[in-house]
Amino acid sequence: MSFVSIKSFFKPLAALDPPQPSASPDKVPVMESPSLELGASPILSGNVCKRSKELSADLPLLRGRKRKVRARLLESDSEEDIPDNTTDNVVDRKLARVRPEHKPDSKLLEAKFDNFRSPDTNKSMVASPISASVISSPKITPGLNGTFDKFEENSLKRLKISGTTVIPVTPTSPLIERELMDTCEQDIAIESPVPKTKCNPISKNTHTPEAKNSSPSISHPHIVSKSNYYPDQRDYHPVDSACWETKTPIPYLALARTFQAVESNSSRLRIQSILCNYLRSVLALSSPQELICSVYLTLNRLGPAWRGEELGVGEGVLIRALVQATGRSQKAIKDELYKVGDIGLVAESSRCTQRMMFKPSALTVEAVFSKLQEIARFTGCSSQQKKVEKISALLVACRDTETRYLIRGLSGKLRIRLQEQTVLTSLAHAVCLHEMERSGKCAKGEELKEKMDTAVQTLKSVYCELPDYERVIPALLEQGLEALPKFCCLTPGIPLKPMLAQPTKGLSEIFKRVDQAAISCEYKYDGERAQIHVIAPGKVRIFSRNQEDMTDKFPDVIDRLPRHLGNNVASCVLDSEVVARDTEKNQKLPFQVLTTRKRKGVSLEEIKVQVCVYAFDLLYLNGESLVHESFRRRSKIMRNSFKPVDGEFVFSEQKITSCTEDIQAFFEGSLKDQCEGLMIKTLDHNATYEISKRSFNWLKLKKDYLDGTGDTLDLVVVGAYQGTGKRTGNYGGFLLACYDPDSEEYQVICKTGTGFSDAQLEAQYNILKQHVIPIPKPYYSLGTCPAPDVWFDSNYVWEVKAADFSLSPIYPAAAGLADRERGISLRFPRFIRVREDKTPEDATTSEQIAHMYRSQQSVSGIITSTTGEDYY
DNA sequence: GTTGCATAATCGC
DNA sequence: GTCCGACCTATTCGG
DNA sequence: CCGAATAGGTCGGACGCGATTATGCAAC
Repeated sequence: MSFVSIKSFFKPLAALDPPQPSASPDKVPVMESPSLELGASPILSGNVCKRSKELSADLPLLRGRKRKVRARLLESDSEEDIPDNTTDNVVDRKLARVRPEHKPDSKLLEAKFDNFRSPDTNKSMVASPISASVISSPKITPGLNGTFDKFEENSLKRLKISGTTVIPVTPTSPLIERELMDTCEQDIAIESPVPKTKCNPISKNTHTPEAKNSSPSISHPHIVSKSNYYPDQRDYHPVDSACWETKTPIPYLALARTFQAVESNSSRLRIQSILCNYLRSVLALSSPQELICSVYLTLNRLGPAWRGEELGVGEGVLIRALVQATGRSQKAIKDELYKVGDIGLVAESSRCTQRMMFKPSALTVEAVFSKLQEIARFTGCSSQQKKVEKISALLVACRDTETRYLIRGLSGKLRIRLQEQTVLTSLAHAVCLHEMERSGKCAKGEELKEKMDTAVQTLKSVYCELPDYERVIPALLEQGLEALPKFCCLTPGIPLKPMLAQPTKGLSEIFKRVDQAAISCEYKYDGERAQIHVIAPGKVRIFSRNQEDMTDKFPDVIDRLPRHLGNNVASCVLDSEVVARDTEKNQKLPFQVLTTRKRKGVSLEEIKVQVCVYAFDLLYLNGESLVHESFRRRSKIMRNSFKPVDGEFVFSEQKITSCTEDIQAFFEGSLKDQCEGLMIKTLDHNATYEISKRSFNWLKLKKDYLDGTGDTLDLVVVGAYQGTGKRTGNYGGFLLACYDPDSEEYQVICKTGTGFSDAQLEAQYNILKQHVIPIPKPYYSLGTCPAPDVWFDSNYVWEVKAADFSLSPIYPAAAGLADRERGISLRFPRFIRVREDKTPEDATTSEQIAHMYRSQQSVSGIITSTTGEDYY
């Protein structure tokens, strides 16, 4: 067993980096050797790396079975005897029981699995410049890996047998993936009856080459078009294909493998089907609780938002945990993070060297989820250290991809293109198929598609009204899909998903979109969304746009709410906007004032910032859900059921018209009244509050959306931040400055990270990297903004658009001009274009910015104090 | 042991 | 919050 | 009439400012 230093370990990784013409070779940071404990496992043996190279060179020439055997031969010298293990036997038995005649050659299976780990330098992985499979040497930590290898073996045996071909169900490497794409039509194939009508749309792809090639022994007379693709009941067996047994805990590795398969696919339909297959196995083999855990882990959540559980874990904590678990230096980890742009991948590439007294047992889905909740529960003194310890222990227990997804989850983003909509679809599909399997009534073809589509619709609409998996999933399992809406529906006290609005560029676009339908225009207030639930008289809760419980933030609103309820209102759910308000001057205050309100432990007396509620929709009244009613009706009922009080609780300003001039005037009126613009809603057509049908059903019109209007600034690029995730290798954000001719300084005003296309981003990287300077120029005024990763000489001017100006505690731009201390920054800054015609000295000046800020305030005559303490 | 400050994490837009 | 890009679906266009 | 091109919608993931809150740390 040879020991290698981290240095030699990383060399091959550097070689694997996607070619970046811009990056100079010396950019690759040299990793310092960590103080590896004597006796700790070697990270990765040198010969594995070498073999990897050989493999990648050879593999493109080899195909199919031949390649697998070759790979197996190449790997063979590292084979070790796998100790007997019951799980292993179980899987063997399962395979034998299921299809004895097709029991695959075990050597071939292993070869297959070896291929799982084969690096592929020819095809860049979607989100991981460093192929994780290179890093995961099979036998790395002999002291720890016993049971884990069993998981791997089990995963390996999740093989699908179609005729004579053996295909891993879960593609985990690009190689396998590519091969799968060659054969995936077998996945896509669904046996269906001969189309009844000739114009049946599903007959479209009948003549794909794959269909022709498919073996006649596999009876797929009919290939359904990709758009009708659903997991094939025949190809995936929820029980037999799963890598765990019924009534045994789901190994976290099974979920991690699913994530990996999802990550390496780009097609939404395939992603859906991969997750669906996993969920089908969970449905068939495991408990409802494990299904809930799986869903939460997939969505990377701890529970429903209104419970307010937070991980309280960020990059800092994660890095410390990595240091502790791996023995690498903080600097080495940060350097790698800078280069790789994903802390999950960094963790995966860092082997844990921490020694454990006992072998950590295999991670299960439930265990991982409950550990996350434990981490969230640590509070108070030295809680961070406890979190670090806990994460570190988890890290030690992780194997290969488990590390990646666990750490990504802890960092807040799983980044596998899998979010609520996709999960709901997969869950609906899985339950639908599960129900059909249980009842023995297997629909096919069109009928199947229809059933699946209704299932998705049902689940999505139920979930939008009751976004709580802990209620929906048990009901789903007990009552079935069809009956679900009866048991899970809008319930006061539980926030529902809010209707959102799509930005529009002007009236012409609005008319085009609503297409003759009658519309209502309302002011768009600049405050905070508040979903007010009156559960029973005197029992009120308020939720935010993201279903967070904001009840404690608005005791004043709750206190006076009874006065606004109509006599016959016993319970209701109101949709509204809370806006800060100057009670003396009787006018609205900017959003920035609203945010200064305390969030927790607010008592009525100490409230400094008063608010007014602008109600605009009613979703529930006295036991009846109104979400299926038209907006016209909802709005009318609302306006009849509440008693507005000026400055405390009013209805949103509304105008029902389709006249361009009227709308124009109304829009301008909204701006004069310190609103952001207009909300446009259809009154009758598509006018229900059904988020599942379309969550962006309303339209919004703001000044800054309009081309050629809104505040535009020309700013100098003075620095940039390394991009993360899909921006890895480019700059992800830029630091911008305005010019102050008086002091001849460039004063930093904001960052910007949106508005450019991928191509522009790359182009700017290539241009700007030539202007990097080691330290900022002395005439850059920086305030306390976060230091960029690179500084630039002041050469380029960009046009940037913003919605608003704000007084900034960290940016120095125009400091002293609008506020004695604070500078000015931009709200919602976005890149518009490069101003090649402008020199840095032509950039927008501090005085101009101060003027813009003042005119924004003076629209309403708001006078800002210069103390920075009070706003009014 | 308190207190004040800096930093990180969340969440509003 | 803004914005972009990939993917899907439905519709239109052109041979 | 059918396949190709196009348009529009959905979904996910980059990134913005600034507020509170919680925690860690150093000074008193």
